[in-house]
Amino acid sequence: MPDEAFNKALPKAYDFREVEPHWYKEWTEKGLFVATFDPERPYFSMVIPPPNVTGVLHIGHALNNTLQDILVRYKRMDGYNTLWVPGTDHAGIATQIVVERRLDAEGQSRHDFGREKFIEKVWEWKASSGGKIIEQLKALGCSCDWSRERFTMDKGLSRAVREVFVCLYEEGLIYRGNYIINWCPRCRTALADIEVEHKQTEGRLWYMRYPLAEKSKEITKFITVATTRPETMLGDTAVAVHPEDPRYKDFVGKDLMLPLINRRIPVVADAVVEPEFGTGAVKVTPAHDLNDFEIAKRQGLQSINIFDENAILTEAAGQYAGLDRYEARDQVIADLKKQGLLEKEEAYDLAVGICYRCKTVVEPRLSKQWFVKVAPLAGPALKAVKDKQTILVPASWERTYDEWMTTIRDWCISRQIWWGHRIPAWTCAACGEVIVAREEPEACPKCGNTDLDQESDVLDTWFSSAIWPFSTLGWPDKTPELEIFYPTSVLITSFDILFFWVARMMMMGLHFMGDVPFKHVYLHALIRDIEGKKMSKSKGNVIDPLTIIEKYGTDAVRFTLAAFAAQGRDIKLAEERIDGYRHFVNKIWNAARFVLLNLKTGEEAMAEPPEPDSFSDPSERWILSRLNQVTGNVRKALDEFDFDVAAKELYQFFWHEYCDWYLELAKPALTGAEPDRQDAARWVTLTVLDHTLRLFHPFMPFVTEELWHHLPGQRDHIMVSPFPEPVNAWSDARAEGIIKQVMEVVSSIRNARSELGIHPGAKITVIALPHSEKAYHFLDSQENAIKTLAGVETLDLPREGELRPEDTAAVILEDLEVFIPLEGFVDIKEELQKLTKEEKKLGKELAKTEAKLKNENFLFKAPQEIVQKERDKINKFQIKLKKICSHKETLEGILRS
RNA sequence: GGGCGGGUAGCUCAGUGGGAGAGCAUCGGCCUUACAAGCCGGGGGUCACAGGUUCAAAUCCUGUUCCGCCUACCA
Repeated sequence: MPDEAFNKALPKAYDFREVEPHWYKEWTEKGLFVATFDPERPYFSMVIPPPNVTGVLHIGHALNNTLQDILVRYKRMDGYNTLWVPGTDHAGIATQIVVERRLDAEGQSRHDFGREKFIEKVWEWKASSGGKIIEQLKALGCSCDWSRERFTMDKGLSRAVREVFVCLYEEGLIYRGNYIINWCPRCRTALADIEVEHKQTEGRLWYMRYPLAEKSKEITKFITVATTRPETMLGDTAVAVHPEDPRYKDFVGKDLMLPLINRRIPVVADAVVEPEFGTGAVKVTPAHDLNDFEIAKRQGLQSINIFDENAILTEAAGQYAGLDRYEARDQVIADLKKQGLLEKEEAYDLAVGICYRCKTVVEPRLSKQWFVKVAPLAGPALKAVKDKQTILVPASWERTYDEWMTTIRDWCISRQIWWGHRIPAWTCAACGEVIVAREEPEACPKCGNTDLDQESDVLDTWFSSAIWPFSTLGWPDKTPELEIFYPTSVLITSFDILFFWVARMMMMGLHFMGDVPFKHVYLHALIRDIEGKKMSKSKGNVIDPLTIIEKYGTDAVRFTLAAFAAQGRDIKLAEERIDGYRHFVNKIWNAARFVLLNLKTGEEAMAEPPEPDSFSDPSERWILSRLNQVTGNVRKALDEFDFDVAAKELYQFFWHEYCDWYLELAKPALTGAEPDRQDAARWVTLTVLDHTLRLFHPFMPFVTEELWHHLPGQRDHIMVSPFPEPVNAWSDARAEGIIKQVMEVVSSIRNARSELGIHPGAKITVIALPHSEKAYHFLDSQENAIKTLAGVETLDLPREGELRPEDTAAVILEDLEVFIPLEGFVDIKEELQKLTKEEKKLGKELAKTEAKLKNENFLFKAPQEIVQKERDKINKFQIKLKKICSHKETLEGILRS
């Protein structure tokens, strides 16, 4: 009898809004996310890729953190000491921009406050509106150990940053120097190479004439150079040509007169010049082009800086001082034209560098910056991946990693902004000595002067991120956390920060901890919109995870993301897909509701699992056998980071095997009058539900936790219950074979019914004709199952040869036939057509198979089992064909009569 | 310029040497007492194109083409 209490306890439709908020609170309050330190158990640890404090959760975060949470929940259930460290990144430039914009809205700028006051403002902002994203991660269900939440600028981490900086400096791996760096005139700071994005732009190539300083009779009077940035000519200090270029041989060593500025500049020979490009002569602007800077170093040329920090022309640009770089460009062109020195201009596409934060066109600029010498760090990091100490998943990234690590240039780590870790270097005002120290020095160690200026630059945000895996665990102290949880087990991140972050963590981890920071790096795809475009606010194609969570529920969103997370491919996310999985969550809910409805009131025990042998019904042995396989498959998939495979396996099993077949098969037993059969069915329905809920939990934490507490018996939380192990004793190939055949028979009868137009509710009589003893036993024993599922009232089972029923439609299977009486309402001609169509199809396949078997090469070279398989096919086809023919004859007979 | 990934059903994608698959969409039939957010059934594909290897190719190789991404100091 259905239990009314349960019926009331579980509403007919799942309402995630009711269920989700409750459980997260309870998990947190009970401290279930807090790391365990049991020395007996293996460990599993991860550090979160720290989102920006300014950030709001976007769909990429949702994917990233869902995958992390799936893993950590799986491992936690599986008995590991687990630690998932959460935190946020101070995101130097990004955060400073946010706060500056707010000030700007009030008509103020950071300079109105000064450095200290401004930084205070940022901290205030962080306290009031930063870290929103942490709350959003909680809504997503992330089971981070929140008691260990860190921030890249908190006290401990700042100390670690300083320690790392000082050590590297003392080892000579950090240096200061004058180099061409990428300068963002809007952010007014240097950028690292990878912080510059390249955008294909329609530009122009201008050809300008530089006359010879001393006119000579033998040679032409000028050299033409081509450039995409004519304004930089104001800072030219030479023109370079290829040493072998016959056109310019006579010019080398002579001086040209730089137009507009009237400065004498030499013509130099340098091998980097491509004679084929442009005119084969290149203007050299050492202060504003890396290539030119290198030439200048080789040729001993001077550098003239013509831009200030806002990309406004300086005094060095003479009459052009005070102009913006683009105004200057127009002016220079106009003036050259006037003097007849602009030979021509042509359209030219080029890739311009833009700031990855604010998209302003960057200006290469010569300036004094701090650098990390990367080569000595990159070597070990390269080797660690080659030696599989850290395994990249998917492995295809190894090549990219490799290439980047071998061509990497020194890392510019100083930024001319205020928000960040200030570089711990001081300069003595008296003697100029540079002091790098952990603590602020009181006096110059060289001359004793106390007038010291601290370096005003701060460190690149990625500098502190690079040490995140160990700084968050307490380094430089020797903590139990470091002892137990380093190296971390896996890092899950998006591939677009492989270089920004992962590679640098590898270098720093190896250098300071002497070990890799993580054993596995799983690089997941980027989520794109349905057209494959990157999601961005300006394009208006973003899917906001918070909105869809609101709409479909967290579990549905999480499951969707997991099901999409196939390795090595971008994810094109369409919202409709989430709706499908929302239905699935409801399906689970209702299956559970059904199981509970059929349990005895209250006391139904999960006591001792009976041996599968003791079940009389193959359907029960089958579903347990399948559960055993599925459990193994899910574990394997998760161990290999195949989240999509795990999700799909579970989906298929739960819906299309457990719900569609097993629960339907169990209905007669559950509602029947045989107590033993009823108990067995109850036990199996409940056991499979119990196991699958636990298998589902990492993907769908909320609905599983809720249902778990409705199951009978004393239950702790599902999130700390054991993750199911395969039960090999349940494996039962015979039962699987039987049920497979039941499915075949039932499907064919259903198919025939549908095509014959027999009303689904109509209970019909069918005649089943076995062609073997085995088939007879099968039909005899599975009569009830077939009747239940195919809507059959009476199943007549004659012995072979006893009967050849007339006036019937036939379902022809391998060693049995099922006849459905036509009873006048079926078009025999249509039935004949159907049979003819099937006959044709079979005939084709038969011919194909026969041809194969006539091919001696095939017989000789193909493996035995493949050949045998083909032979079996022939048999099968021939029997079926024969039966189809005979049935056609019968029908034709009826037509004639 | 270099590198990587992809082109399979209307859409989104699995499948990586032996009889073309899933979800969604679509069409037809069902309110069968867990679920209409459901159930049952059907239709739909020269696996981008062209060569090659093989007894056998969606799968391996070569070329072509289209799409996407990353990378780059031809001014």
